[in-house]
Amino acid sequence: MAKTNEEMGMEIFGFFTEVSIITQLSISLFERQLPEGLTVSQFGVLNWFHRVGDEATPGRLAAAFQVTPGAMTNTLKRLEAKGLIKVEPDASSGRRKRVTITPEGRDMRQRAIESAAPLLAEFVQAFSPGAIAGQTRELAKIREYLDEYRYRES
Amino acid sequence: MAKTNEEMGMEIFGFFTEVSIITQLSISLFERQLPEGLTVSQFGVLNWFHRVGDEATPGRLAAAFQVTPGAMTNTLKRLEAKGLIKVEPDASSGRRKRVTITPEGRDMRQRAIESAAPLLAEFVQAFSPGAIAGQTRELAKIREYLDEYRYRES
DNA sequence: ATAAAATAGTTTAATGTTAAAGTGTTTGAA
DNA sequence: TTCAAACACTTTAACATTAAACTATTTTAT
Repeated sequence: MAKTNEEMGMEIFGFFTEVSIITQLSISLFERQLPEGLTVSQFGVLNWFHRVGDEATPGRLAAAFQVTPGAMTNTLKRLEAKGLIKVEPDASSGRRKRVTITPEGRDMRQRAIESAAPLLAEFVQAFSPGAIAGQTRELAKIREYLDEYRYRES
Repeated sequence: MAKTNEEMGMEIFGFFTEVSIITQLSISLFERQLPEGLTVSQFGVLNWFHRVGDEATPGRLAAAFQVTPGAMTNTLKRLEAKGLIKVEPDASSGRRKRVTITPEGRDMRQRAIESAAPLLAEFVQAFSPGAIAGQTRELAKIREYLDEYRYRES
């Protein structure tokens, strides 16, 4: 029973539909657990400092999270307003800025991790970390494909 | 080598990060192919009429796409402004509305499918439909879990 | 040395979304 | 029968995001 192009298209569309609903639901669930109106984007930046290093530029962060520079400007402003990061001119270059996390930012990241822990604990009980890791690898291939496609456009 | 809770948490976070980046990239790629500034949400509604039936209510569509009624009101307004659907009062109930697709809407859906075909064709060449179908089933489980979790909240 | 191009970041206008408040209609319990 | 609750939808305010225009700096080519 060969599938028509249209049937295949609809299957692919179904895949992306699942992906986007999961995005929506997970962001909403996760943010409900986070303290003080922290958003996922904001948490992501704080967490980046934990995973990667003590210092960044807005551009590096924007690239890391695949968002536009404008979106990162917005996220950084809100984090700075909450005193969770510091944004300063870069001494070595007038067009760059230097972004660092504050002690309050580290605390907040820690509290965020702790707040989300019960949610994650329930999740890993329902879905084994191994299975999720496997899924993540498959998804990463698709993400890489889409990312390349993006730059291969007219 | 046992994983700490934090390590597991970061793996899960990585999964959702992939999911949300794929959402972002796929929406952006797909919309670039669609004619006349049609958005994915708008296409989704037109496609619903093709897949499911000739008539809907705003509430049914909102439930089908897991968006708030307000979001659906917005999408339907834009579709109506483009003449792709018709929204009328429901004769049988003063609080419901009756949404139907117009011939122009059907045409647009067809053109959208055709416009996206090359993108999909390349995609199925890179990732087999069978593999994608398998992924979709796994993702559907996760989506269902998150969806239930949502209603199980304080 | 200078001017053009590239780079880093910000701002603005638009969009799609949510939560919450608001409007009008129908249902159902007293 | 009536009136409170539930329901269907819309509106509003807020927010994260994008694309595109903009400002300012640095690099590069001539």
